[in-house]
Amino acid sequence: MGIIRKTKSLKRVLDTFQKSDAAISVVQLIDNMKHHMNKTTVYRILDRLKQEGIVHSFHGKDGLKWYAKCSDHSSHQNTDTHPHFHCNHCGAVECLPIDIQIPDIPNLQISSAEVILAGICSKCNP
Amino acid sequence: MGIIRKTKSLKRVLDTFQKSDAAISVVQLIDNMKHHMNKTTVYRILDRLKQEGIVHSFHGKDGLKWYAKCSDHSSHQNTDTHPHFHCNHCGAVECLPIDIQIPDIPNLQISSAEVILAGICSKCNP
DNA sequence: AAATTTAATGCAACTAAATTGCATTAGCAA
DNA sequence: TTGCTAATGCAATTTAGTTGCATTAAATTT
Repeated sequence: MGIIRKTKSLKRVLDTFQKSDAAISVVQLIDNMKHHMNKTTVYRILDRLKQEGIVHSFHGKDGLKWYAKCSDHSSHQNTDTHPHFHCNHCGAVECLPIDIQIPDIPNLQISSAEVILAGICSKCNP
Repeated sequence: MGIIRKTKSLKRVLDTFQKSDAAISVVQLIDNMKHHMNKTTVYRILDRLKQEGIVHSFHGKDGLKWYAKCSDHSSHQNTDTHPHFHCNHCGAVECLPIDIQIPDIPNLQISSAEVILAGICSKCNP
């Protein structure tokens, strides 16, 4: 399993993630790629990239699915609990390289966390 | 504006929230109510209950919309940042009465946070 | 308690995200 | 260059959520 063939489509999507640290929504990516590949292909490429630990996914504050590349050091950023920040002004979403401290809750075994923060990013906040 | 009429449908939905602290997904609620009202009505009643500060909404780890009643003391639980816990075993979702500490990030103005935790709840974890 | 007003509902049609089945295409190894 | 099959394109489908409009039923007034 995993990525077996380096197709043009795959390279094109991969390029998007390698050129920028920013997260991108599936909807946006499909639109960006619409002249080059089918939306089904985008979905399937994202699945493969995720399986390979190259990107991770999360749900934005609107419930839509977003993807971002995993940071270089941890190739399994899908399992850790770094938060995602959504700028309410420009719409950009970025991974924050910090760890949110989840307090121990009695009687609960917490194994994962998804944290979506929203506000104004540095570019929009002079 | 707000809730003006106490209709049978509204009372029925309200009952669901008053009988239990558990959160419920819209999809589940529509199914529970399917013999009593239309799905459009469920959506609209949830909107009204939210406007009134009786319930709050959030997106579950699957991206679906969930609702839960606001705790009695704070009638604006929609604005605070309590986390929601999703049991991977039984599927139940509950509000956690704690505050997650979001660290200050340089250059970011954070105005809201949505925290979804997942793991095993007390009932499923003997 | 009948008449009136309009919030609330039901229903069908619609939008948009995501998935599936299947025929076709194109990596890549032999 | 050939053969295998992963990957793709495309159309159809599923599902969450929304919208417009005619009808119904709370609540208010007479």
